[in-house]
Amino acid sequence: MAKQIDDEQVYAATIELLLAKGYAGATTKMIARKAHVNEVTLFRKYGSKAQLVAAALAHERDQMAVDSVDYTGDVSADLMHMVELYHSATPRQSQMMLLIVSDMARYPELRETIQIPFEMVATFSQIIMRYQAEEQLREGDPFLCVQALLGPVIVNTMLRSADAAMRVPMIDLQEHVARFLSGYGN
Amino acid sequence: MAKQIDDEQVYAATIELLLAKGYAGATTKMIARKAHVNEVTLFRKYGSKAQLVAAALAHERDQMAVDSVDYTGDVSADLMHMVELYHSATPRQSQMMLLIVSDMARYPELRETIQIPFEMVATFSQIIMRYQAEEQLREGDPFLCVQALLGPVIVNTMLRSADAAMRVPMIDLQEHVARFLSGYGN
DNA sequence: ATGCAATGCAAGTCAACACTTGCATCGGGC
DNA sequence: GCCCGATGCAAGTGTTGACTTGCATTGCAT
Repeated sequence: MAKQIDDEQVYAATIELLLAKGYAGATTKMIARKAHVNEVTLFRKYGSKAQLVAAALAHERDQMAVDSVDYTGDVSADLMHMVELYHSATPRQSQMMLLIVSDMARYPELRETIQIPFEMVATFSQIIMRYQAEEQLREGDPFLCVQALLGPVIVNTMLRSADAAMRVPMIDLQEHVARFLSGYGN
Repeated sequence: MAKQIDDEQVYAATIELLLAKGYAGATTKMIARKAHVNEVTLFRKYGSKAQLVAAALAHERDQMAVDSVDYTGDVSADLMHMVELYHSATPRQSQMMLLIVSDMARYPELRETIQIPFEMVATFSQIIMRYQAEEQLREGDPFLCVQALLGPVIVNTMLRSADAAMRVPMIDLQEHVARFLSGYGN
């Protein structure tokens, strides 16, 4: 084996297992095996399982180009950009928020990672607020507005990943944004 | 202690701990303590942790009066009935779906419990389809329609329960249904 | 009152997991 | 070529959790 293990590989294995098995179910042994690294090395480099997971999530967040969503003046396009970022970028990113909120919140040592989805919502809220100021979107709490935009997408991802046998249809993002605008646009 | 333990009490303790700690985090010892029952008794009566959890979830589903939602001819009222059933009935019920989808799906021995939310969605779909036939709602996959209706409510519950310090505002169900109808109604 | 079945209690088994230790090895920087 | 730090490997520790066993107790039915 080469000297200096590949952090990227470790993080990827960690995230993959987290999404599949949850925090408790993703054992350090499994992560080590999937990353082709010795389990002991994980502890030597990252200290503990919690720290490893925190590092992996932070890395994932940095990969996630949330700030690539910008105000362009075209409401429809910007909203589409948001749901697409959330939904189609990579299967990993689309499940992250759910994982963090439902699982990470239970483990105090990982509490801080919960800020990731909140930061994301906050970023989107900024843009929503600008459109509200321009009266392209109706008034109302921008936080709730983001929830109305992303909620159906999140639930769709959730149900689809929960049981492949159920054949849940994939959401049509174009139509979703259009209908969102019927209710929230001006 | 009395003879014949109280199943209701055991189920209540089980659900409560599941919602708070997840499947892995809710230990049989904790459940026993909270239900004021000996841990051994749980195994004697329910066989295993998985069977206990399955029984508790089944019981919870029966409590959840999903079939109380009926077609009345008033779209707005019926949709309101759905989101209210989901959101405000009891704090437990409002988190159940998330728990089942995000946690139960990971444990093969509990796979069947995942049908609970799907059954619920199916029930709602029936009513949606009827309104679509009457052209009170626009056409489109009723499954996706239910997701658009419940998604924002679910995400709101999720974020609010994730971190109380974040002060996520509570969703206004009346307004949500109204805006949903703007996008999906006729 | 008595017997039986459900429960409580104490102790223990077994496996898995996070994490540690000691030592061998490998590979790049000097 | 040599050294040192990062890695691999084997074994082990301590804890915890699901589940078991043996026995005492309790309470309802008869």
